[in-house]
Amino acid sequence: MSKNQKIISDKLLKWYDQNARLLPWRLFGRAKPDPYKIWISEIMLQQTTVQAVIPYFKLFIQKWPTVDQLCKSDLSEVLHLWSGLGYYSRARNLHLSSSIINSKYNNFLPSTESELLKLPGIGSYTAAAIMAIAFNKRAVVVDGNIKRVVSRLFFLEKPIKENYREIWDYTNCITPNIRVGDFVQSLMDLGSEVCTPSKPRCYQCPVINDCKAKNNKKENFIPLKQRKLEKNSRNGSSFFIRKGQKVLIYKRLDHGLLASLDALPSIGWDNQVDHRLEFIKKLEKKKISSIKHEFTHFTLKMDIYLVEYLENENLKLPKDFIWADINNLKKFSFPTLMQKILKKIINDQKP
DNA sequence: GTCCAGGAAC
DNA sequence: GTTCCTGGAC
Repeated sequence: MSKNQKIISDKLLKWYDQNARLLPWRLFGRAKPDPYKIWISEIMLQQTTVQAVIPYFKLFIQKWPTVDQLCKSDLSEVLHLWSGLGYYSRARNLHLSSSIINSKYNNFLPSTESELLKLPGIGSYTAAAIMAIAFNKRAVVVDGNIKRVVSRLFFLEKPIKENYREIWDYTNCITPNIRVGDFVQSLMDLGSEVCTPSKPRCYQCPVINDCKAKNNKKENFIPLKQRKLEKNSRNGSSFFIRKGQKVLIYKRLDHGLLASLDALPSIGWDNQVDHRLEFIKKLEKKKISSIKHEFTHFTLKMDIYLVEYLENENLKLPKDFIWADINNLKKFSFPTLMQKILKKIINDQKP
């Protein structure tokens, strides 16, 4: 690390001491961070914003304060808490990892990158982040915020996705040997609060004089935008099958989209073959509404059908289908797509 | 309404 | 390279 690079990390650390965000997984003062909390937070923060994570994190820690308690939970409980947060394989991997940490590591999160990488759900970013933040061991952490900050600092004129190696090298150069956890979080907080994607607040930036993009008056154009790949759209059908105050719901397959989550019977949109849903074709149905929902790789238009179920139809329910009390749907694990559909139906039924 | 940001697994 | 979700900015 050259003298100039040390000056950058010193400025960032000084700024962090005054401006660190107060986040529930952070401890201040002399207390050492709790590796368990850092792990849970980093998994939740994958592809998910801080604001969305905070309430989920608080509930999670309240319910399972330690690895030991988490590994005794059922996956269904973890999915229920995760409901609405998205990317549900994270919950599955977290639950799986807790058992491994319990049996193989005596409930202590491993503290080397190579051991962390063996845990399901932990990739190169998360392993480095845990090393730095939980254990204050030197690691090069490159998350979404840091990619942007570093691209601007060093005026890297390439789209982020095509430039991982160069960004990693520059991040490595400015990463100090001491206070690594604070340094990493200073970059994250700077990216979140000051060096924002649009309208960066350069006047608040502690390293404005070191920023080559700013010096070139290009801070609003770095990192370069890459052309967006076009999203296709899909059409599906969801069925609100009602029997008095009950509605028919089921648990989705344990793989693929929205795996193991609860749902209204829905067909024609997820490229899955689920023979349990074949009975739907025979039902007499009426289209009552539709909604739109965005996934990463497609836009979904979901038509909503109402089926008034007659007792004498005597439907034999497939596995993992149940009649749920319409007034007590909270206990199920619905993804946001289903919450949106249910809300729409319930609102439409009000006069 | 549409776009965009945010990592891991396969 | 493709599949996994959501909330907030625009």
